Amino acid sequence: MTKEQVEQVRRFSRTTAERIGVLHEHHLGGTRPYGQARLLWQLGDDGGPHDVRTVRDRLGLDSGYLSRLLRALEGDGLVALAPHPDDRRVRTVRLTEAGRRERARLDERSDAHAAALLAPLSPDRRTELTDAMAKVERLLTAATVTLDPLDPDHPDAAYCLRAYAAELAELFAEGFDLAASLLPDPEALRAPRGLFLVARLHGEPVGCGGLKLPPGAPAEIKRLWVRPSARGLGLARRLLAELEERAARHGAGAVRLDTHRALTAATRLYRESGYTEVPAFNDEPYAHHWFEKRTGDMA
Amino acid sequence: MTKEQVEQVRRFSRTTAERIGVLHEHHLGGTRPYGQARLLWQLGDDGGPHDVRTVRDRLGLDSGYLSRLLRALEGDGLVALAPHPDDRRVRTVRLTEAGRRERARLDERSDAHAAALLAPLSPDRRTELTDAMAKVERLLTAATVTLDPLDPDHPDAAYCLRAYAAELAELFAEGFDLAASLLPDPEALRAPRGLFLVARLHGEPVGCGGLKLPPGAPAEIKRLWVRPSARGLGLARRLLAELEERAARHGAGAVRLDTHRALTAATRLYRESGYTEVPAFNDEPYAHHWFEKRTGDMA
DNA sequence: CTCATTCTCTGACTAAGGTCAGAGAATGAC
DNA sequence: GTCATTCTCTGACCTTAGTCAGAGAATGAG
Repeated sequence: MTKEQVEQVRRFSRTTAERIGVLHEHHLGGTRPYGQARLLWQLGDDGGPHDVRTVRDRLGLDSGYLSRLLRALEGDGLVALAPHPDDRRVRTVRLTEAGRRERARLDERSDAHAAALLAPLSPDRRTELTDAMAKVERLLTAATVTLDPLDPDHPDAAYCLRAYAAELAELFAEGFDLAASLLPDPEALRAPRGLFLVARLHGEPVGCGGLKLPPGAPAEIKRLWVRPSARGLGLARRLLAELEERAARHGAGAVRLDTHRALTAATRLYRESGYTEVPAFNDEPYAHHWFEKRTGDMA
Repeated sequence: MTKEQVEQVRRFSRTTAERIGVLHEHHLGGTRPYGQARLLWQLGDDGGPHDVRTVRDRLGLDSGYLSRLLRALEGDGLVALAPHPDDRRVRTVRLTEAGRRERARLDERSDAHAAALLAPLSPDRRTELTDAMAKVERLLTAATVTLDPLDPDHPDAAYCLRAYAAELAELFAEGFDLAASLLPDPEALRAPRGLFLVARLHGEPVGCGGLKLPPGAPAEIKRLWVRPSARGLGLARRLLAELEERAARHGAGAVRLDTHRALTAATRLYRESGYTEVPAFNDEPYAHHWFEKRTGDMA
């Protein structure tokens, strides 16, 4: 990363903080303090009542602080509190009619501010700006995704594996059965015999990739998957690169993988990433192509 | 402007506030409160001592508040205060050696945060992101520019006119003398006979454009200029459009202007904006092309 | 029934950012 | 020299955001 790039990010931060950050903290709040506005926002996301506990977790607030925020909103008649029907320790909260109106007002304010930002620009420039914003947003989101090695039994890992299997079952003409696929046991993707990476965005799993590390043999990538909603962020490439790097660090001289002919995007990714097609090195029933890349060839 | 564009701006605000706004307020501050950090930043921009009054204006702070901030920094040995040599009511402030070190520390922190933001991305994506950021920044800056009608004698207007003349003098092989140019007197660009628009960014003049409004005749655009540092923001187009609109509102059926052959970018702008070349309609000594646009043809 | 736990609420407290009304010193116009 | 003005500083005050240590009610395990 160059010094110019770091400088650009900082300049960008300054400019946008001035024009947008301020918007968020003060003007969105408008007449209402930011904490209250944020809460109002969170509560309005759907109609139904919310457990106070859940709201607290989601916004990461102190229980005393949330309690006071709720009381302020209740005092203004914007929310109604009621004990949870099944557990009377828990309280539930929902927006009143006035609360929904207030939320709509905040919404309009936000829209107006966004519109005022665009207003001085010509239609062409507006399109240019919103396109560039979309790009920045997409790439910032991509940069927010974390990759962590997890146990394959971890709920987030298990979620990915189930989603992976479900998607392949849909995609393959012959269906897909995780149990029939060549992966002797989950042990193979767990230290010390391998590892399993999970990509998460705001704590939500959005992708995964497994690595088998047989001693004295090429490493093998399995179960590489990215959730459809998170595609286009370069996540598959990042997972692949991270797995390759870990394989190399583990001393593997090459990385291998196999893939199904229906997965054209994946096949393209492997070729673009420097993999070359090799003869079948296993009996995977769902594979049509086998690839290999020497760890020395890595970018 | 479409609903989708407004939505995009708002989504963008949310994402960047999360990733960058927070960065700015809390992490940039680090151990130091935001107000102090901001002040430290401002003071470090150049070596010399600053008048407290100037700093206050530039940061838009209350005098009591700034006084306290300064005292806090002074207490930590980061700034030194001294009375102004010419006016002992005014105090000047400069960073001490320790202050410069502290500022460098904040700087590093900021750099590190920016770098951490880019780190998870591949080099290609990094370039994509910083390019998109540059574009957003440029367009947000453009959207921040205000256009105000000012008296031609207003300091900001006078600055623009001087800069305009100086630039043309440099550009034209034959030189340029504002007095020799066809513009009988400044009255012509002042209500009710005309008007003079000044474009300002953060209060600094960055461009201008004059309009003559002779009764019962086409309006005439004069002195259209954009400061070199502010070019590429679409400012000339905006000034032009605003002048045309004011001409139309004033009842002019057409807008005319003349230009020098050395000003190729301007000539291109006029053609692209729907102006057609017409025979000379005046004796402007510095003109080689004459243009006209009917107000009915405006976009 | 007992007891540890869970959930909410209250009171006490802190830090930061900020506003407002003067006080006091210096200055400039006359 | 007088007097209005300018500039800084001080004290009093306010709001927001947030933390922390319990108290008190309800719940679930034993």
